[in-house]
Formats: sequence, C-alpha cells, structure tokens
Amino acid sequence: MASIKDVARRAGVAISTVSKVLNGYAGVSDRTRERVNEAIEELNFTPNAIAAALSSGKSGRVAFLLNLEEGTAAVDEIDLQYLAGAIHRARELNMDVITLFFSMLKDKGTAEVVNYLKAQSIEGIIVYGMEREDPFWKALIESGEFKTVVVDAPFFDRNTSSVWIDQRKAQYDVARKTILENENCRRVLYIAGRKDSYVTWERIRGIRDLAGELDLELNVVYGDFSERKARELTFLHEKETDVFVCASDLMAIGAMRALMEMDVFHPVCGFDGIALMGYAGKQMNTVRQDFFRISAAAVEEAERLMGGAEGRNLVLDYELVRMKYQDIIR
Amino acid sequence: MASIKDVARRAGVAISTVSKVLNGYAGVSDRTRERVNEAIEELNFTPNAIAAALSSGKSGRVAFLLNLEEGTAAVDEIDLQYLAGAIHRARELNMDVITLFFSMLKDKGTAEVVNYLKAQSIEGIIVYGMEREDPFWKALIESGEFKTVVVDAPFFDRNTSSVWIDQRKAQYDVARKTILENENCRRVLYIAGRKDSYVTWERIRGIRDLAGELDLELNVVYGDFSERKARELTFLHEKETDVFVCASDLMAIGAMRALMEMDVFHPVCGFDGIALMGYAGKQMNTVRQDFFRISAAAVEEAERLMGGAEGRNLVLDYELVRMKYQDIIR
DNA sequence: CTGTTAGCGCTTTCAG
DNA sequence: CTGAAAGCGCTAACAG
Repeated sequence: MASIKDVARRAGVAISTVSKVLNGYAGVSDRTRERVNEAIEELNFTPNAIAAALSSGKSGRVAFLLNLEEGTAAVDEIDLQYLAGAIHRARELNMDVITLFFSMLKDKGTAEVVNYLKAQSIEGIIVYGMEREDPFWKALIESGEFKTVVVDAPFFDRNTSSVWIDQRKAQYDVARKTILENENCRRVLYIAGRKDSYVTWERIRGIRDLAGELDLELNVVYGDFSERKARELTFLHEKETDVFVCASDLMAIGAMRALMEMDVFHPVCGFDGIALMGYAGKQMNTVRQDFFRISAAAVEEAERLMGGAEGRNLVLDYELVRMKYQDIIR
Repeated sequence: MASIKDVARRAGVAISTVSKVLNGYAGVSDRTRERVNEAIEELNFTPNAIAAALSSGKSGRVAFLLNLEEGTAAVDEIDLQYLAGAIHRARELNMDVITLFFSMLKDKGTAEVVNYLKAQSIEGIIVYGMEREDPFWKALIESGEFKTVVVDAPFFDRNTSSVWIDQRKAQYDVARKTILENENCRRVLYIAGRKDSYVTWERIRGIRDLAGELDLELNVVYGDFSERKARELTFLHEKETDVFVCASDLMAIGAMRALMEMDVFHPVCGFDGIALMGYAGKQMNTVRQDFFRISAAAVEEAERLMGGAEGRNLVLDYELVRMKYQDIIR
C-alpha cells in the first residue's frame, strides 16, 4: 500500500500538506491541492485509518450494543434493521461500527467494560432497548467516558443523546384511528409490553390520553411483548372487550390468532410495522417505525456528540399504516 | 488511560519488557514478569489495540460480509445467528469483526473494495452465501490480499478456507428419514433452492443419491427459497406427488400451507432448522444447522489463516430434528 | 501557503 | 534475560 510519504514525494510536497488535503483543511493553494490529488489518484492511495486514529486520538469508532433476546424472528427483523441502518450511515460518515452484544458485557463490571471499550478506542456507544432501571448502563453513561446515544429511552445529558419516536403520541394515534374506523369501541383492552421497558410507559400514557379524550373504558394488561401471552390475554378478556390495542405487532398477531380461533371479530391494532405481521393473515393498523432510519439517526447523533456537540433528545416521526399480508421470500 | 510506559515505569523495567509480558513471549524472568503483571493490575492497564495494530501491522480485523436480501424474517434469523456466532468467537479470540453488507460494496470495483478494506486494516474476510458464479468474490479472493473464509460454498485455496456442513449428506439423511417414517413415498417432489446457489447443487446431489438408492421417482423443481413459490409448486404437483422434500424450512412451510389449504396430507421435510418454522403449525423433519457454531468456526478459521495456516475445506456436522411449534416471544 | 518535527502507544530488532 | 532505539502511518503544532 502506498503511504502518505509516497504521495508527498510524488506530488513534491511535504507530508503535512498531503495530510491537510486529505482532511480537507484550509491553507493549501489550489495548485498544490490539485497536484496532491493527482498523486493520490495515481498511487491509488487510501489513508491508513488505524494510523490516523492513533495519531489524532480520534478513532471514529462506535460500539453498537445490541440486546439480543432469545432468538425470536420478529426481534431479529428489528435488530437487523437497526444494524443495517447503523452500518450504512456509519460507512457514509466514515465511521466504524463495532457490533457487540449486551450479553457479552453484562456479567462484567463497569470498570472492566470501560477499559475494554477504551482499549478498543471506542469513543461512542449506541444502546438499544435500555431498560427502565439499568444500573449497568447508568454507570457506563455516568462514567462520562463515552459519547452515548440511547435509542428508545429518554436519557440524555451533556454527552448522551436519546433518539426515538414519540411513543406516546404514536400509540394515541394508531389506537384513535382504529377506534374511529370501527363502531362500538368503548371497551379497550390495552396489551402493554414489558414493565421494565421505557417505551411501555410512554405507550401507556398514549392510550390513557385517548381513553380520557374519548371516554373509553380502558383495561391495561401486560403481555410482555410475547405473542403467546397476548393470545392468552385475548382469550381471557374477549367477553368484556370491544377493541384490542397492542403495544407490538407480535402481540397483535397473538391477539388476532386468538380471535380467529374463537371465531369472533374485534378490531386489533399493533405497533412497529414488522414484515412478519403478514402472518396474521389479516390486516391491521400499526405504527410503522423506520428502524433503519432511527438507527442511521443514532449514528449521526453519535458523530455529532463526538464532534463536541451537547446531548439532546431527538424525536423522529413515524407513520400510521395498514399492514397487509406480505409474502415472505427467501 | 495508563500506557505501557506507565506500566514500565511502575514495574521498573523497560517498555519492551512489558510488551513481551503482554504478548506472552519467552525471555522474561518469572520475577520480572510478576512485577510487570502487578503493575498492570495496579494501573488497571489494557493495551491500546490501535497502537498495537499499527506497530505490528496485524490488526486482527475481519470483515464480516453479510448478503442481506430483502428483509425476510427467516433470513434475518439466520443472518443474526451467523453474526452472533462470529462476534462472540471473535471477542474470545480478541479479534475485531467489522460487519459490512454486500450491498455496500457490490457496485464498486474490486480495486476500490480492496483499497477500502486495506485502509481499514482488514486482514480477513468472511463471506456468507456466495453464489456459484460470483465474479466479485472470485476477484477479491484471487487478489490474494486477504485471508478469506467462505461459508456454504466449496471454495478454498492457499489463503481461503471453506466452512460448511455436508449439504449433500444432510439432504440425503433428512429425506431418507422422512420417507422411511411414512408409507407410500415413492414419488418425490424435490423443491430446490436458487439455481445460482452452491448449496442448491449439493442438496440436489443428496436427494439424487437417495432416489437412486430407494428407487424413487424424483421430480426436481426450483422454488428459489421462496415460500410463495414452494406453495405454488405444491399446488401444481400435488396430484403426482407422495412426499415433498424442500431445500429450506421456509419452502417447507409454503408446501405445508398449500397442503393444508387443499386439505390433504403428505409428509414434508425442510432444511435449516429455523424457529419461524413453528408457524407452519405442524411438525416436520428438518436439518438443524447450527449457524452460530458455523460462524464461530468461520472466525476461528480466519484466525488460523491469519496465523499463516493454509486454507482448507472444513466440514461441520449437523443434526436431524423434528421441529415443533415454537412460541415466538418478543 | 508550505515544510519540519515531535509525537500517538506499541512492537521488534539488536546490543549489552 | 533486559533495555535502548527505530519505526508503523498519520496528525498537528510551529517555524519559515
């Protein structure tokens, strides 16, 4: 591989000049810049990212921390979209993302993890699906060692940003749409997610807003994001329920299956907009979160923080959609 | 962060000695080694991986190249297991894996990609799902610039290894089991995968072996790993078929759905062992490939190659299983 | 605007 | 067995 030295020699300039050109710094005459670019071209030179990182002390490396649960197809889809979004955007921004699994770290102490990440020259962390009370993350964030972007949890400070959609409003919207589209929807069963999840609470607030506004009879139960549990809860509460509002598509599928088995109809709505939903064999309203874009935004936000910006709460928008059967093609 | 210098000073030795201890080289007395280790301990020192990489010219970095197709839940599951396996093993081996998507590279020329990877100090590549005639990979591999591990394709040379299960035998086994467990299975519809996929041909050889041995009437059709196509093919051929042997679980699901819709029974068997299979609502035999382990093996193999070993063909084993309904939990 | 120079933290000869 | 010293390829003052 050609090095910056070769380029400098070829262009007849000093390596610092080449460096300036490479990094787009001012203070290089057009003619010199041109000659350098020519030399770069001719030598097919690409700067060595590792050397640049060591020298500048800036690696542009972000750890992408996934909290993989037991292999579940729906979650796989979401996680993989998160990953794809992050990797694509990172590539565009010339950053490195190092994918890690939470399970690889959680049994270690904060100090050890901080050490590991610093040894890897990781400057930023992107965390998905943080839980309400998560001492591990809290400690890591509060160590102040890393720029952190938290996806789907409202945690931000000087060097931490949060990125998510307005869960409360989204839940309100999708439920409202579903209820207004159908007759006789006074009695709502709200199948919420896991209690320890931040989004769960936001979404509950959304359905509560709606219940207050439309004077609905609201029953909140917890399905823990499980299809099976949602199915069971649906059987259990069918008699006293008009409409089933679910905090995830997977649970909505569970609810719809139960209804199909009982051979009764009630409107159901979901949340997320996963492709797997098609398996319910019906249509339903849902909130389409663009995980790819959310994740891309998280990477951008990480870059912003690494550039010295202050943390903030970044709220992205969402879409209400009616999902139909989708063929699953491999 | 403490540096090697701090450790050296604290232990009262030279940094080169510390380096030797860090890398487990011989030629350090026990007493010195001990003192160094103490100092490391006390300073909570972890060597800077970037500096080590720059200095030694060995980054231990592997690009993990996923060929994501249009988001399909079943593939998501497989890809994520591949990814998880690779990342875990890499962490254990103290390697870095950089996840990349094929789609990010395929529109670039080989030279450009080689350059990019080298700039990132990537020494090894792990490729999944290479196709039969893939000029891009062929060129990349033949550039000889990287140690390559090819998963699920029989491509190996001096610095390329292939890792996979014996697809031919696995297909033979699972079909044999299914046929022997059931009566009247003389007429076999084999729903193969994509023609451009290596595994497709191996699996076809497997079913051919069996057809020859048991004197079956074999009809091979191509379902392209698509559930929908398998479903259509099943409708089309039901009359003249006794047993449906599918080259993937997803296609097996498609076949089973068609049979359920026609309200007829025929044995069906699949391939892969994905969890999604439960959605068929029935049981079926399948080949369980442990994607996690395959991927871990691929990473190990990459390390072996980077250590100077020669490429080889590594064949892992598999399991025949009868999959049942699995709850999908988020 | 351009070039010189001193590192970044570690590895790796090579003398002692 | 131990230590001094020369880089790895690049960045970033700092002189000119």
